[in-house]
Formats: sequence, C-alpha cells, structure tokens
Amino acid sequence: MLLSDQAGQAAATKIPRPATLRESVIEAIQELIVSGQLKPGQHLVESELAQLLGVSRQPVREALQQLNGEGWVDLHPGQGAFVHVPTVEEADQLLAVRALLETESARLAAQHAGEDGVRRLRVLCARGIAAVESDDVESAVATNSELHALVTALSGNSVLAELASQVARRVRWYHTPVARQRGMASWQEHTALIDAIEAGDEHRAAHIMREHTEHTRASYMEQRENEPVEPAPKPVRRRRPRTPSTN
Amino acid sequence: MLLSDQAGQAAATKIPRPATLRESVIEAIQELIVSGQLKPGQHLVESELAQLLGVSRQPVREALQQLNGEGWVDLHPGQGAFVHVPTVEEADQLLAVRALLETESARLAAQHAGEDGVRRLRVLCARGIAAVESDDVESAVATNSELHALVTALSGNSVLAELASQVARRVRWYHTPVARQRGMASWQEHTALIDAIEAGDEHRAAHIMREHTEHTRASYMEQRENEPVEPAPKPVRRRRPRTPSTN
DNA sequence: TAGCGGTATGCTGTAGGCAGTCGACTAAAT
DNA sequence: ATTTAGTCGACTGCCTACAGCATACCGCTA
Repeated sequence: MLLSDQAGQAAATKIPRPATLRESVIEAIQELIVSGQLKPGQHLVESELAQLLGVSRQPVREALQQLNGEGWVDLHPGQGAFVHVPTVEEADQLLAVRALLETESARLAAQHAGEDGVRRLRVLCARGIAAVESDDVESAVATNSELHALVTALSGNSVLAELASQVARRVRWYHTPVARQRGMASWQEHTALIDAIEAGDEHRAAHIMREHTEHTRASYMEQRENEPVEPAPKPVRRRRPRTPSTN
Repeated sequence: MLLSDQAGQAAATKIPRPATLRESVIEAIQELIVSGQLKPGQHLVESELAQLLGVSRQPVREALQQLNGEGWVDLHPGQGAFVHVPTVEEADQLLAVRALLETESARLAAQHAGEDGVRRLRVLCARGIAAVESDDVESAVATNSELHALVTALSGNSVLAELASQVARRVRWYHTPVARQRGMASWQEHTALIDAIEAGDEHRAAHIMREHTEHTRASYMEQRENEPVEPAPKPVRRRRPRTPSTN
C-alpha cells in the first residue's frame, strides 16, 4: 500500500495547518467583530490592525478583501474598510435565504444520506442536547452549526453546501445572542429532522427544516423588537482627530 | 437646491469609476479564463500575469484571491493559483443551485414586482428576442443574464439577488458555448414568466422558472454528452519545464 | 459672522524587494 | 535499474517604501 493512499483515507485535513498569515488574520478579525471589539460602521485602518496583530499591512489588506467578499466588512474604494452594519431587513433576507438553502439540503439529504451519515447526525444531536442541559450556550451554538453543516454535506451537492455554510456563518453573527432563548425546542426539531432523513422522507425532512429555520427567524425578529438597535451611528467616517483631548 | 441633492437624483453611479486596478485585473483575468486563453488547471504565475497586464504583482495577488472566493481559480497555499477545472458533477450541482435560487426569486418577484418592474422586464425580453432573430449570440447571452438579474433584483431580497448573481456568473462560463442551441424557446419561456409575474401568480412564476432552468440544465448535460471533456490534464503542477520542446 | 478656498495630514493603492519554501532535477548507493 | 539523498531554481508570502487622494483644519474674504 502506498503511503499516499492511507493518508488520503485517514487525514481529511492533512496537517493542522501551519496556516498562512492571511488566514490567521481573517479569523482574528472575524473574532474581533463577533466579540464586539470592532463595532458596526467602524473604520478599519489597515496600519492599526496590522500593528494590533503584529503583522504587516499586506496580510491585513488581503484579509479585509476576503471578509468583504463574505459580507463582514464593506470596502469603499479609496476610503478603506468599514465593519458592515447589519440592518434588520438584511438579517431577515439572510435568514430567508438560509431557510431556502437548508430546506433544499434537507430534502436532498433525505434522498442521499446513508446509515453512516445518520449515525453521525445522531452523535451531534446528542452532544447538542447535552450542551443545552448543562447550559453551555457556546458549545450548543457550535454543535448546532456543525449539525446543519453536516446536513448540507449529506445533501451530496457540495456547491450548495459551501453556499449554505457561507450564509450560515453570517447568520451566526446575529444568531449567537439569541441562541439561549430557543434552547431545547430547537434540538427536538433536530431529532425529528434526523428521523425524517433516516426514513428517506424528503418531503417531511424539507418541511421540518423549513419550520425549524422559520422558528429561528421568528425568534430573532422577536428579539429584535425588544432591542430596537442603535439609531444609526455613522455610515461613513474617516480619519480620527489629531488631538483627542481638544475635541 | 444643493448640488448634492440633484446629483443624488441624477447620477446613481457618481463617476465612470476609473476603477481600482484590482477590479480591472479581476475582469481581465475572468475574460482570459472564459475566452480560453487560460486553460483549466493551468498554473497562474503572479509575475507573469503582472507583466502581461502591465501592473505589479500586488493587484494580481488580490485579484486571484477574490477570484478564488468566487470559484474561478483554486488557491493552493504555498504553490500558487490554478485555473479551476470544472467537472461535470460540479456543473450539475451549480445548475441545480441556480435553479433553486432563481425559482425562489421568481416566486418573490411575482409578489413584489410593480408595474415599472414588469415594464423593464418586457424591454429586456424584446431586446433578447431581437438579438436571437439577428443571430447575435453574444448579445442574446448578455441580455439573458440581464433579465435573470432583474428578476432576482425584483424579488426584493438583495442577499438572494447577490448570491444568484454570483452563481449565474459561474454558470455563464459553462453556458456560453451552449447558448446557441436553445435559442428561441428560451425566450418564449421568458415571456411566459413575465406574464406570470405581472399576474402576481407566484406559484406559476416559480414553476415556469424551474422548468426554464431545468431546460438549460438538460441542454447543458446533453451537450456535455457529445463532447466528453478532456480526461484530466493535470490536477496540480508547478514550474514550467526549462525546455518546452522536450515535453 | 458665514461661506470658501488653501494647506496639511494621514490613509489607501501600488510598486519593488527579500527571505522562506516547495518542486524538480541530478547524482550516488543499494 | 530503482530508490534515496542532495542541490538548484523559481515562485510564493511577506515586508517596506512611495505616490496619489480624500478629508479635516484654518485663515481669508465678503
């Protein structure tokens, strides 16, 4: 047996990724955004981020451009990068698209998922329920993402899966603070979904997934009602004051 | 009246955009790919492209990364960029996703499109039919894209529209050589679609759009049958031979 | 006093350069 | 003859430097 063969089987991801600097910067900035250290609408100065992360401007630039492509930051030519300001309409649209993609994924998964796939789904589901029961919100959210990602993967349509994954990542930005609300109900729906997939009932799987994502959407909109968002801090701005004291 | 007011009304796009170099490079490389000057699987050397386009490596790098995000090239860390090799499965999956997105767009468009939207659709449709009748394939394909883009725009869901546009651009890469086949039939379906949208019949609009995209898909697969693709030239390679004659 | 043009400043966009790394080719040993 | 170690070459990844530009500040003028 050739070494390459067994490597191909065993290690889906060959190495722990020494990771190019660019990727590390991307993740770092994403983390800064979701954690709220970088606020929506804020002007991201390349040199500042570079110094903050201890790298040169180049990786930062490239990271910002990729993040622009994924909808995390807006790139105004000649002015720089700004953290994307999520509007309510956009969140609603994003959730609608997610519902569409995931519903189709569930339908296809019901057609194509094998025994092994279902087994892995059940493992994730059990882990998620355990996380909820022990009030570990962060782990629950992560497992939720994993489960949805696995469903899309089991659809057999990798293009669909990648698109869904991209949308899901953006949704997660809004979704995280709301996750606690839904809690257990969400995982009961997951269980029902897996049952439908195992039975190969594509119609039921699609229906459950649609209901499920709609529940999440409703939950989000409800949350948004109570917390009506800051009015509109500043769509664009640039260059910080020379002497902060004088202002 | 302030100058900015009338400017805001008149010029939606303020300036003809001298465009940043990066964007120009992106379009140039896309053009090189669709025109076949850069073949699938080919190793794209940054310095060569830079010299070819008369710019520095930096804009080329950034362009390659964005193109990677859009699925045009594959970026192997430490090895460089390669033109993406489109497989049959992937094309099928892409067309399936497009069908999904555009069907939903048509459904929403039937709900939200106003008189003005329908009027613009009819204009495009007329232009497309004229193009087909005068055998102007290129113009027909372009108009086709415009019409589909307008339908997604009329859906009122900009996230959906952007996603669909991205997928459509990639589809167009495969689709262009096939476009001649479908010809007139495609535009008759367009007309029916617009009728449904005008009537506000979301179910019928969705149905027609699904049929329409499925026809395109079938047409593509059929075409692909006759021309079974080169086997698999070279998944990865690097560094061109010192003496090209020996090969 | 209010509007307007001039000037200064810092940021982005682009270019060039250097070191690390990966692949291919060559030579030696089994 | 096939495998294995060594060397060379080239390309990528990253850093630094420079030019252009957009904004903010400030003095001038009406």
